[in-house]
Amino acid sequence: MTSSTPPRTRFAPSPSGYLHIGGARTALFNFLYARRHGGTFILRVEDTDRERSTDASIAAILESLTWLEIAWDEGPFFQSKRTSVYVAEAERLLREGRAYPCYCRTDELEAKRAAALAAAKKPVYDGTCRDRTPQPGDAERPHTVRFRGPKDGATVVDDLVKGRVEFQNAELDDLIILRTDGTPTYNFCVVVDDAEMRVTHVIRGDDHLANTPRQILLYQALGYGLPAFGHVPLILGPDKARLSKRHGAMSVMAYRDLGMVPAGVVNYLARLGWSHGDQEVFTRAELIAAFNLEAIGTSAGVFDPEKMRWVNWNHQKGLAPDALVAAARPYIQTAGLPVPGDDAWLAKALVTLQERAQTLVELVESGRYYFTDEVALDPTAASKFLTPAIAPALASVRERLASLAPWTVETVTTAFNEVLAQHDLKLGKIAQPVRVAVTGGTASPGIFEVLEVLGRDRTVTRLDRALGSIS
RNA sequence: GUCCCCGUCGUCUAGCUCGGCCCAGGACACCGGCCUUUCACGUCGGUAACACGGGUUCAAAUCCCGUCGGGGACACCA
Repeated sequence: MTSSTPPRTRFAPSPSGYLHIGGARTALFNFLYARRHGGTFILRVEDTDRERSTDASIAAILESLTWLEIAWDEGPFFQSKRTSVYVAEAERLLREGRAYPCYCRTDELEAKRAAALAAAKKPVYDGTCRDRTPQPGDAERPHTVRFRGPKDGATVVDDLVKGRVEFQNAELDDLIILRTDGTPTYNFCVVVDDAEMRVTHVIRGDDHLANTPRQILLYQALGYGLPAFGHVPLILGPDKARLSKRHGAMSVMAYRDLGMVPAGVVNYLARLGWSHGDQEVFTRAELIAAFNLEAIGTSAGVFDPEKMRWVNWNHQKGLAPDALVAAARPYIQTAGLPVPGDDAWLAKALVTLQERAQTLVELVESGRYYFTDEVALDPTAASKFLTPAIAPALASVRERLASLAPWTVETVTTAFNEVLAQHDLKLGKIAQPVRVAVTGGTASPGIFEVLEVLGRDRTVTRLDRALGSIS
């Protein structure tokens, strides 16, 4: 590929389930590469398997990409709607002798496969129909169409991330390009589509590397120019096994539900398998500016939810107040809490919690006491801090605060200092009791900030209730 | 089983192309100190890796060979 032509990349998921994070990363790399070089990112849905493809999966994939802001420039194209294109190309191969009809039955093939496996051999098609002479009535007999591949020589994949990989053609068998029912199969559709859509860079999962020599052979037989290939290592679960459902929440949307922000997920995914010196945190613009295929690692990476949370935190804590309000609002609702109508107040409340939570779910949870007055006092905290010994000072605070105006961090601080001096106490002695009284627990933002957000009336009510619980 | 890919702290990784700057750097997690109204942040410090074995070389994480380990692919799935 000449560097002067803008690249065309694509993400080609098969809609047989939700979009998992491995797929999302592949999509991201393609997106980033296209953006980096001013190219085009194409979305193509590989739904040639009508049995497994579902509309719900298609919707889920589009929703996930949209949420991550991985925007495609062309598509989505659907392979299921392009059958005639593939069939025409297959027939061309048939006419040119580069493909042949195969009359082997599925059960025969399966038996041979099983036998080969049992004999410790590679289970490849034995070529029964490869040199078969046509018989009268063939056209009426059910058959598939197989690609006639070379039996000797080797095919080289010059991979952008793996380097040069050589496959012996003898290892490759004649793959089926048209099924008995006349529909085309994956390896064939991919080649036809990538060629027709003028894809210049095929960036996809490692698991496709073994398919690549076959596809290259197809490109050559079809007379198409070759794209560049880049095979990205897979993402593994904590047990070092390929990521799958049993690893728990693996769909992109699960991370939204967990309270991750799109920029956080994107950042984590980009850094899993790709690096740029020591930099860990990237904005989207930085990612686009820095992304390159050369820095993609060659070994598979283990998905680490802990680090993902940390990366997410880096993005979440940087959200501007209005963005934070918009981002957090749905989670307040999901938590079953009343959503405050006053955005300015909400912003103020959320900002106090912002740096203390790694996800939006945690953020909302950590600030329950802002959103509801049904604050349960943690028994352990209450017995430790809401004691008869501190009650007089707490009562003084309550009295001083009850008439305080205006109500700001400054005036509240001054009021506390007055009471503290009067009782000859350090702030540490009274801060925790007040914190337990108003938040129910022992961990919160600075107590004066909390009180300011809560306001005078709610503060006094809670102090009264706490005082009442002491005796 | 066959073919292919891969192998640096528990994890993500830098370094490997052009051997010496690496008794291996950063980050997450973990442990401790400081800061402090709690928590978190911040800050200072710590534990922790070149899979193993042979070569080549004055010198190897970096080059070569082998072993072991992990993963992937071998469908009328994609």
